[in-house]
Amino acid sequence: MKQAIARHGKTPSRLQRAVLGRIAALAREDGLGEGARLTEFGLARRLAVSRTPVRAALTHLAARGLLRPCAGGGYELAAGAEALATVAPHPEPDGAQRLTLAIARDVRAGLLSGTISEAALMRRYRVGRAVLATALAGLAAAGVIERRPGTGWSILDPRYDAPTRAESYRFRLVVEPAALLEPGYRLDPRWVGGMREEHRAMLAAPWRDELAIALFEMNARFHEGLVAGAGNRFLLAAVQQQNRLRRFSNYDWGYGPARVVQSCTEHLEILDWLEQGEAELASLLLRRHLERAAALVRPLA
Amino acid sequence: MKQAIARHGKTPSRLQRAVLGRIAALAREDGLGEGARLTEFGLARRLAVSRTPVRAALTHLAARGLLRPCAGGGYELAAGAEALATVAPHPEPDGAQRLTLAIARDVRAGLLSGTISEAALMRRYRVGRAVLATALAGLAAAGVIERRPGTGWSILDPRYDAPTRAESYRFRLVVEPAALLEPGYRLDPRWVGGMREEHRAMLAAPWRDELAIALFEMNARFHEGLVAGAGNRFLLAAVQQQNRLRRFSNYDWGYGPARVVQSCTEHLEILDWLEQGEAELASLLLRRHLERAAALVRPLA
DNA sequence: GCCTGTTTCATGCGGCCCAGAAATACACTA
DNA sequence: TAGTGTATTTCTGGGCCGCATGAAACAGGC
Repeated sequence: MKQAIARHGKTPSRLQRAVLGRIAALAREDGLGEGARLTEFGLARRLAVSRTPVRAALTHLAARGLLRPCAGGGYELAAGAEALATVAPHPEPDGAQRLTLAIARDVRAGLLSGTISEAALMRRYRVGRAVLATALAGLAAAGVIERRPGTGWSILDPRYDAPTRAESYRFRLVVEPAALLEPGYRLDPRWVGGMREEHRAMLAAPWRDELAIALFEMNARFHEGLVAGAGNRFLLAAVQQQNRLRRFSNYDWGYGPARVVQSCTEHLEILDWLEQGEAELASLLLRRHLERAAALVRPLA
Repeated sequence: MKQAIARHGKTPSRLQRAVLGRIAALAREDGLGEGARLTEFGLARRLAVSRTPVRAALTHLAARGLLRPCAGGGYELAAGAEALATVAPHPEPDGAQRLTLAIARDVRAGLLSGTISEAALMRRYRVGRAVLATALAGLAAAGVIERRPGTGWSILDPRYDAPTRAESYRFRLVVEPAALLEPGYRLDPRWVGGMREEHRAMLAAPWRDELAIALFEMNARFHEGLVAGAGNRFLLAAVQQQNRLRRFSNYDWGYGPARVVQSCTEHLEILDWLEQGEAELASLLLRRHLERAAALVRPLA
């Protein structure tokens, strides 16, 4: 076996991690129980990848004891499908994404300001040119930095963040409520069910600051899913872009538990009305929900 | 002089071309006439670049006879500012942009389909990896192609172009009329005047197919400028992105001169009402304008 | 101070190359 | 046919290097 696959203790490659997660998702969707058989070939076909990364993922799972070799080749589940989910609960962010967040954080903290060259950034963050380039492109699209003519980048003044925030909310006020009123709007009931579940869990859990990221991501998924119901890729892309943007600045929740309860309750209410076909009412509630969020003043950290 | 600057017959660098264009724009804005003096130092300061690219641009202009050396150093205009504009009327598209358009064209022509690897694209178009990467990123954002898990790219079926077009118009129907109603909406009167001028010129010119690109770009600028009045960068970015998208597929006008007249007339009408402060009426007219455009069926080429 | 001529240094772009990994082809089995 | 095991080919991400070019510093004139 010349090909190095999931060498002991080494972190699997990006694709291998993705396959890992998708296998777990597949097993849960299909409701596989202990003893169900998983084959390289079948998985490779369903996931539209070659057998190589699938095999790596399977040997990885086997090494962790979640699968056991099957008579006649292949593997079978050593436990229920839920056990698989523990392997890759959160797909780790990409190197470029991490760098993007790191730079955004430093800009907001005032550690970076004025102008800086790419070479200096490469030295500072110990990264290669490729990742730096994609990170800078993302930050430029987000308006955090700006390319200077000639050489280098200017770091835009984060003092102007408040207007940006206001514009973001005005934009979302235009797009999101309108999406609910599009002809042919329709939500997947399973998605609604899953969302309800998540919101109830969030409401039930006592608030801890560590939940901030999870809360943010749940919110992002809620708004994306809501707009996705319109079946319009541009509306959806607009919301996704807003979420990506907000991730740079807003990753921490600063409003305390009371606001969590109110936000979740409003979300659930919107879902209720949508399921009853009251799109106009839901759209209005969504508008109010966004207006309230826009009006919040962030307490000082 | 060790530094190679504007070597004879060689194409100047990207920055040098940009500086060239900005010098011409500056001369026109300042209303410089023959004999006006241009200095390296002053231009470098105003353009926020170093003297090196400025000098390259100046020697380039001098070589073309548009400038003549001035007593005591520096240069002076050999003719009016208008002559300078002939040098860089259209900033040539970037290599990545050219590649993007080329790939989009081939996809639409059916020359590319199925899946293809980056390496194959590099061979086919004779480009390096850097430009290819940015071009692919743009095409992916436009929904022309899609990254496959693992390696390679899938070329999305352009047969599905009609739904994409419909979604694009639905999106613009949401965003553009709403922009006119934003609080604080305000148009620059000079922009309005310039737009009127352009539209009148387009109406006056007898239709030729060669005007298609100019018409498209005028349309794009009109819609962008209209939305820019809202002072919201996200609304503006959304419209710009739509225009970029449409540039991939729609660069030819296929509806004949009658439609040109109608479209231009509607544009002018919208401007009229906006100048009279009738934002709601203008917004409604814009909505109708977009609906009519969406309903057009493109005649077979 | 404002400007040019010249030199020097840093930057960024592009190509080249390589190791690891994904895709693919082949042999073979149930 | 659906599948595994193995070998081979191809691809991609990342680092490295060289060169044209932009930035900056110095010298000197007005």
